Amino acid sequence: MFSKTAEYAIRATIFIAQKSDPDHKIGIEEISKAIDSPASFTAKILQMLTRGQELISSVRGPNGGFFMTAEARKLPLLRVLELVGEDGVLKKCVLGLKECSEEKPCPLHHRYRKLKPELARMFEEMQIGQLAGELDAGATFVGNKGRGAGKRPMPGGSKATR
Amino acid sequence: MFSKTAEYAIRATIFIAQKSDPDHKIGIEEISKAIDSPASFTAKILQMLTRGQELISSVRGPNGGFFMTAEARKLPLLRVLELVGEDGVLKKCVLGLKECSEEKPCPLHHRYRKLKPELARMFEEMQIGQLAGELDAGATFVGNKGRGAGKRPMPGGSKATR
DNA sequence: TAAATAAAAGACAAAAATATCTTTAATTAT
DNA sequence: ATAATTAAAGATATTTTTGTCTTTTATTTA
Repeated sequence: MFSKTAEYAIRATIFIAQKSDPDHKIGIEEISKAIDSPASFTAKILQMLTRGQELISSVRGPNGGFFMTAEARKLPLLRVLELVGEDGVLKKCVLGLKECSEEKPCPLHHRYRKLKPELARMFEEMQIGQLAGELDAGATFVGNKGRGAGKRPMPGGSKATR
Repeated sequence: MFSKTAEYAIRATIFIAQKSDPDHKIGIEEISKAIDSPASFTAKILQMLTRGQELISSVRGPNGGFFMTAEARKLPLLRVLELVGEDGVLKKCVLGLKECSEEKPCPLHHRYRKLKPELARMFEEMQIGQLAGELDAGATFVGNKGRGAGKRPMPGGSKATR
């Protein structure tokens, strides 16, 4: 379904949404360990996601790292796919035809007509913050190393300004 | 969604289902032109699909080429994906996690729970022959070059034996 | 100001996917 | 039998994706 790039991008974003806030940033090592991805490669991907500091924010130097604002948490998961250039999955023809429409449908078109918008809606409507919340509610990325104790002050509470 | 390999495999299969029968075989050149794919690469892919002559059949030499039996036309489209080793899309975790289940769900699990089976069912229930039929009913692969005249005797009628 | 820290940026490497070309084997027609 | 035709098989080439390593830049702390 998705490339490694997109997978890591989504996983990293959700993890950052869950574990960070403007005064508790996370380093690339911690992120890549938690989401089970190669560190330097993930760093590259995060560069795509920090462009414009719209989705993920970052600061360099001591106590630096990656974090998300409360604003950013409201963005749809689709934004992640867009930033890594993989939103095509949700828009293009399943069979990869350049031309595929109601007038000129590919053989799968009519049967996929219902599903495709549902899939797209899923990524449009799911807010990153919601997904991060569900992670708290039991969903995990890899092995449950480092959970249980880490009761952090729940991001996106009230003080958020940006 | 799918790799080029899978896309070409599906397109070629549907095309062969539509245009061939045991005594009218199609060559790789015609196929690759019709489905807009590189010929030699498509040939390689067809080798995967002819293993065991279960899905696509082939014979060499003059008047040889690729074709499908009436039996084969009843197979689900899923079979194509299986033969090129890409049925994972329908089965594995959207985020690529090794472990992802009801007990240990990834962040997208609960929201994708409905859609995934529907997608899978689509490929399980769609018979290749049906798709080939829809092609006649207006669906196309590429530009409409070579349509209109080619009224061929509608395969899978009655004489099929194997 | 100097040293330490951490991401950004760039160059490079390995692996996988995509694509092409050549040779071989099977089949048919002459 | 020979030549012609067509897919199968194998080898090779190209491109893209994935992954690593090094250098630079920004930031903080001492």
